[in-house]
Amino acid sequence: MGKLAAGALVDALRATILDGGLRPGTRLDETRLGAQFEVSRNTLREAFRVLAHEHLVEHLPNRGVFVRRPSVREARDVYETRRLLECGALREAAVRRAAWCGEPDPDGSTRERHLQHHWETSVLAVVDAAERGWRASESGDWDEVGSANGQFHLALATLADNDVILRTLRSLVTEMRLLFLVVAAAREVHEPYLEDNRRIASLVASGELVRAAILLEDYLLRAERHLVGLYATHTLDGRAVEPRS
Amino acid sequence: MGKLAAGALVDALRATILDGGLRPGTRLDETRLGAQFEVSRNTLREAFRVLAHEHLVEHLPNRGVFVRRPSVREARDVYETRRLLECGALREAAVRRAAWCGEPDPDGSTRERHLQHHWETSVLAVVDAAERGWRASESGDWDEVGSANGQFHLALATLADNDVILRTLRSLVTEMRLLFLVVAAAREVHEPYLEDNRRIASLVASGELVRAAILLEDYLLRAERHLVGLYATHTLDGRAVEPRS
DNA sequence: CGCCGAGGATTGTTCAACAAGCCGTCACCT
DNA sequence: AGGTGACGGCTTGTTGAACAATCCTCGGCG
Repeated sequence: MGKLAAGALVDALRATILDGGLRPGTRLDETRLGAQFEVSRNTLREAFRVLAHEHLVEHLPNRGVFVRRPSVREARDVYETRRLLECGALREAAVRRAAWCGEPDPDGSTRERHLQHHWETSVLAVVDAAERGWRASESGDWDEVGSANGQFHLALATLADNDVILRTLRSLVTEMRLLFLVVAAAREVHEPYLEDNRRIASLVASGELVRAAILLEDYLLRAERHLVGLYATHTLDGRAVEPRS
Repeated sequence: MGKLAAGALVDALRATILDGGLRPGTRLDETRLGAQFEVSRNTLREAFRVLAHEHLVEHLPNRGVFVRRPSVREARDVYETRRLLECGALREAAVRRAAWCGEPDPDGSTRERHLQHHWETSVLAVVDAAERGWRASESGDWDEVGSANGQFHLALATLADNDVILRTLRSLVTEMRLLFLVVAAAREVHEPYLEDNRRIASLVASGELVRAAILLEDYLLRAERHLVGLYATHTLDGRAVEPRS
């Protein structure tokens, strides 16, 4: 193990869960997982606390921690929240950009340079994520498509230069991967939106942030309905249908 | 101690921090705090993990955990995020309410009754929090005003009936209390907005959610500028000025 | 058929120990 | 004097064992 076992353990467990190695509903046995990851029960418990706070895992007192199985309700709530944050981020980015793009940059202060640089790298990240997702879909790598899609939305949020929005959205995006896991149809979930991602990216690249925001809002509304529909197929009244472990 | 020491410990530590018992910048010594709260070093570390995830505390590897000292940047980011979430929540509540208020409620399904009940209790909570803050200000209890203000904004978010928005906002509201702590001028921070709270509450009570959202947006923009200004008074270039412990 | 209790298994928490990393100190060298 | 580097103490990071408390299962009993 690299140093700092606890932190690394959190990453390892999160990755295992999101890769399907620990399916929703599974109980995370302290002694068994401790042996598997070669850490003590105590450090394992520390990791559980943060995963629980990330809502990847649910802690039932005296019963253990379980991989969470989000309800349709939660799917809806996550999409609605993303819509507020992502579209809001784009609009905030728009007004902020207008504010310092209007000024003729008199002496090019270091702050100005910093903003300029941040903007350029962010736009690049947006375009890059959209392209990566597109290419991955052509080679049929739907895991990579999912990952690129997450990066894409985080890159959009980065435009607003707001760390709180970013970290909140990061948490929501990883929670989304849990949602996709219970629906288990990566292709169907991502394919319809690859086109939208590219259009949004090109709007962002040409500085038309408000139009990007409008398109994104519609996009997220469609995606929400889509996923909720899939949930109806694979689940029963909000509770995922899966055999007990 | 009541059962489940770890969970209770988190609450106790959070309360201690927000009451000023552990000032921003303080290092949380594991053995000392362990003795003080009569818990082992291990459970203390579990509590640290969740406080760190709540951004009340900062964990520097091999150096310890410290009560966080938010920067102006973070103050700005938190306000911006609140603006997106709270105003968005009001607007979502508006469309959702319009959707099922338009329907003449044919058979009064149990779902309808549930929504109706949720709406009424939420509105009550909004009005109540606004009134409680107002009364507390008359008796000069500025701690209570701060608490009531937090409740008020959480109650607003409750209107949208979205758990994700609610829990996100809850986290932001407690982080705000950290911000107020470093500025340490509860009266100046809260007094100008008591009036706004009441007006927003009455708009909500009469169902004019969109107008409430507009007023709230302006409110939060003013509050943001206000707090950022206070920060300039008490701090230097984004870093709080305080003697090392 | 359902209630109930014993027993086993798992979690919750503590303690003592040790490795590893940070920090202040102080002697030493230029 | 001032920089520098090794030393040693203190704190964190992690472990393993131990024990109490709680839950679940399973079998017996009414």
